[in-house]
Amino acid sequence: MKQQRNTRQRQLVLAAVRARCDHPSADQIYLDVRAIDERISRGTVYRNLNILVQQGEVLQVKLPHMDRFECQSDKHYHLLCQGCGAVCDVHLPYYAELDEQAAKKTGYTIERHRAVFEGLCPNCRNKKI
Amino acid sequence: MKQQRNTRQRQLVLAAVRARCDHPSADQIYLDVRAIDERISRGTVYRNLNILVQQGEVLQVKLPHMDRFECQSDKHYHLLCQGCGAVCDVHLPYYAELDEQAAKKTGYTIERHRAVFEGLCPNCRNKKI
DNA sequence: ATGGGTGCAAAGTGTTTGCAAGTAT
DNA sequence: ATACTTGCAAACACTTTGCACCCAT
Repeated sequence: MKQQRNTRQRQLVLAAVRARCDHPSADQIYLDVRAIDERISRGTVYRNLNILVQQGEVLQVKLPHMDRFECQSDKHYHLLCQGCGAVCDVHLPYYAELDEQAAKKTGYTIERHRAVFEGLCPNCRNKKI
Repeated sequence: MKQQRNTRQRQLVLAAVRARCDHPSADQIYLDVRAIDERISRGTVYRNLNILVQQGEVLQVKLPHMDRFECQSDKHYHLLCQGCGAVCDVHLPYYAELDEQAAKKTGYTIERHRAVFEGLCPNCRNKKI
């Protein structure tokens, strides 16, 4: 990986990801940073998010419609509310055995798995009934 | 759901999904169908894929960059080769307990979870070493 | 000083949609 | 006859990129 600088813009992007507890989209982060520095551009935010993901500072969660971001931590699962689109972490242990089993079944080298639970949050459940 | 017709185009799309054992993208399906009917349009293929997913005939697999499709079957997991982008099914049992545990932890109503394993297929592993 | 980074706007990529004409029921 | 579908092209949503200037090291 090539030598990288620590620009004010990159710091702002990382701070914005850390300041949020939900799982913001790239554009939400852009808007947050934009509230602090009104001259930063979308391109810069997207570029820096990609760099931070590559560096392992930020985790990218692939979801329908668009990706979301959060600060890097242990492997864990995500939960998507199909009513309102909210995303939250699921604090279950990471089932490393699944990786071994999948490796045995398929012959692939498995690095990890990602799981997304789908359901309804209490709020949306009540609305639907 | 409104009354739906069984057009030639819809049949072609469904047949194209069934004819493939890998997990084609919408555009791959478009190209396959296009090889048979050179007048079908992208919009029609995308529209029909969405309808077939809604009907439960076809399963949509959400992956980085773009979605992939396969014919509907039991809940199962997917494996993505990070080298060549190939996708395949993982024939492990579906861990329904995970859904219960996640429901207990979060208070959400959980319908299901989707898991994607990430790794390297034998071919790509050999190339990398 | 040097080469990575920025802002901007244009271009990409994958998907959806408005519309007039066509067709399954 | 009705109203769902089609082909087409334009529009969309999200992201990447070319370029000239800028600035962290």
